[in-house]
Formats: sequence, C-alpha cells, structure tokens
Amino acid sequence: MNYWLLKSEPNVWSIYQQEDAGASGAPWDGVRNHQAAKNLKLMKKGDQCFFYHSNIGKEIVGIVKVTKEAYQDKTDASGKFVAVNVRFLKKLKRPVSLEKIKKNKQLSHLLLIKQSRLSVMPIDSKSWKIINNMGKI
DNA sequence: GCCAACGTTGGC
DNA sequence: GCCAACGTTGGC
Repeated sequence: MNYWLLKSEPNVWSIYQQEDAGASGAPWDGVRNHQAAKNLKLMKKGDQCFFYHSNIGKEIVGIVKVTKEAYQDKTDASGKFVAVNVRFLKKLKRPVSLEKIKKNKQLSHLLLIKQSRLSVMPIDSKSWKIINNMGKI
C-alpha cells in the first residue's frame, strides 16, 4: 500500500464534507497540474491519503482511502486530467500543523515543505508513521 | 495584502 | 523554441 497527501482549501472542500459523503465516498477532482495528476494516476484502490487543509488551518486533519482509481475528470472540458474517488476514514485526534511538520527534522524532505504548490504528493511510509504518531492515532 | 514559486500563454 | 508577461497557489 502506498501513502499520499491531498490538499484542499477547506472553504472549497473540507474534511467535514468528506465525512458527510460517507462510505460511498466522493470524487477528488479539479486537479489541473500535471505532476499532481501523475500522482493521482499512481494511486491504487485501498491506498491511504492524508487530508490537508491549505490556506485555512494549514494542517493535516484526517485520513481518506482511495475507492476508485484514476478516471477522466468530468469537470475538465479538455479531457486531459483525471480524478480518483476517496472516502472518509478518520480524523486525527490532534491535527498536525505545517508548523509542526517543519519543526520535525525527520520530515524536512517532504514535498509539502519543498514544493508548497503541489496538491497531490506521495508520502513515504516512515513519514506516514511519524505523522500518525503526531496526530495521536 | 504581499510575494515567492511555479505554470501557462502568446508574441516574436 | 525562447522568454517576457501574466495568472495561480499557498505560506507568511
């Protein structure tokens, strides 16, 4: 299983809306960046993703699970970009802020820090565990 | 509100 | 094909 991080502005799509979407899940669409799209295409059913609130909060708030692998994004008129479906899994007991991630030297290699504009990125399993611990899961 | 980083567009 | 101009993201 692989791990990922998905960014969303909570005033557009938040972990609460994701939770309300329930077990049937919801599309993760609207990605218009090729590097992010490449990562979406690499996702496999069952992979888990951190749910990060960008701009407002700037913290990892929960975990979602891939329920449908990459397919053509219906919101993209050009037909070039893909979406996946994810369903809510859980919230972190304690959200892990960007600030805390930056302070942890073991996490300094994360693209979240190095490439702040990327909205879909891989997370190595070691970092996944560290952040899970920070989130008190 | 500002701006750095980065992506895209369009003139040449 | 280059690159200046412009647009967007997202942290600060």
